[in-house]
Amino acid sequence: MTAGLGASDRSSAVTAELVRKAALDLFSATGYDGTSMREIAAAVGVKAGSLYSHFPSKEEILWQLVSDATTLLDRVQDEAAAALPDSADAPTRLAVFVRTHTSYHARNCEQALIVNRQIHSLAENRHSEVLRWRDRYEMRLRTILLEGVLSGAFAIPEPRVTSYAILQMGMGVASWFRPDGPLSVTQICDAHEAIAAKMTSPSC
Amino acid sequence: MTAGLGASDRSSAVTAELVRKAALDLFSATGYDGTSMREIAAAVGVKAGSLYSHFPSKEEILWQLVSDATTLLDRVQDEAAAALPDSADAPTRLAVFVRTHTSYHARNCEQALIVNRQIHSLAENRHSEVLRWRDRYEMRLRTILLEGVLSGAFAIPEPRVTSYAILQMGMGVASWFRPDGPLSVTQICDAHEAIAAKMTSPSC
DNA sequence: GTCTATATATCGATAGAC
DNA sequence: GTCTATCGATATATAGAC
Repeated sequence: MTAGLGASDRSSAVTAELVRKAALDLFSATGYDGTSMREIAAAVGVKAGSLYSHFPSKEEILWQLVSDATTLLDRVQDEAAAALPDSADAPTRLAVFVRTHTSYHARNCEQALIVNRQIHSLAENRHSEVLRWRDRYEMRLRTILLEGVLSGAFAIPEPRVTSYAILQMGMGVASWFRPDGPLSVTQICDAHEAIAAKMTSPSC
Repeated sequence: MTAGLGASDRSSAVTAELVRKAALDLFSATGYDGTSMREIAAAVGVKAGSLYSHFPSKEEILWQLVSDATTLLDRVQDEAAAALPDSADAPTRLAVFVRTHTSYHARNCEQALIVNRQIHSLAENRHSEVLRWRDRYEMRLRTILLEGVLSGAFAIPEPRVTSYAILQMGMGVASWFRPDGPLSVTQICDAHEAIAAKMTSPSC
């Protein structure tokens, strides 16, 4: 165990992680194009040139952040879905999806804001890869909705529009949620679960 | 009446409007910081320096776009509300608000995207002015919701969260709507009106 | 009002000493 | 791996001729 490390002797992996964290804050607050390598370096406590010992380019930092974000969101949804019994009905699957979706966006605001607003700064192949990921993610939800319509558990005006509305509801949390605000993550998840249930209910 | 004007002899007002239109396209597609004055000028057919005959700074162009957007959205909501009888109940007021909100975001995608994503590039006083406008706009909707709760017409899990969900649903349209897509503006407004009614219905 | 030319600053990225 | 120094490109904005 090494103790008493100063800022001047960190391992490379630690510094790279500090760079990602600083870029996460800056990109989400002022945008990719609005953030300079010098600002990221200053937040970490090094000079701009030193960043290139850890990342080959500014875009690579953004890409790692976006890549981490989509991987994490996929993973938490996979785990939440895997915890359900195969016999779970559509309303239960919807409730779990919505809670997981909203919880992610409340607990990872910066990550989410970057994926939602900064991907146009990626190279075209990476940009379109994120768009394809987003389509696949939306299809997860739409599949649950269509399954519920077939079983008679849901009545939905327009499945695609309803799917987008539910996703937007959760994504929007990343724009206004404050950990020290009046609503806890659990309270927001409760509310979103209830709202999604009403949106899909056949009895109104 | 002047006829046959070429690109080289336009009135100042016309050129300024072309600059605003070009900036609207570019800022919404690649962001304020990701757009240069040279790109705006090239889209209009002039050199970068000429833009300063019409606008004192790049930020002033952004400000005029944001200012126009918030003014327009306030105006259409004012007009829609004024067309209702004083006796209109909460469900009717909600339906009209939602249709107007969603219709605006479908018909003015670029404007809406700029207000939602680029205001951090404004000077602090202008930035906070937009945030205050957004709070007032949200309060319009929340007032309708609370009115419906009091009259018994609505049953709402959490008024503030429901208000945000409805606003986000409409704002999200600016991100995915395509005029040549499968859904018309009217179809989306119909769906959103129905979804908002379900979200607030006391019978589920 | 638009042009060319330029002032001034900052950008991402690199080279070489330590 | 971090530093200083710098390259080359580009940014916003301005000055003066036409």
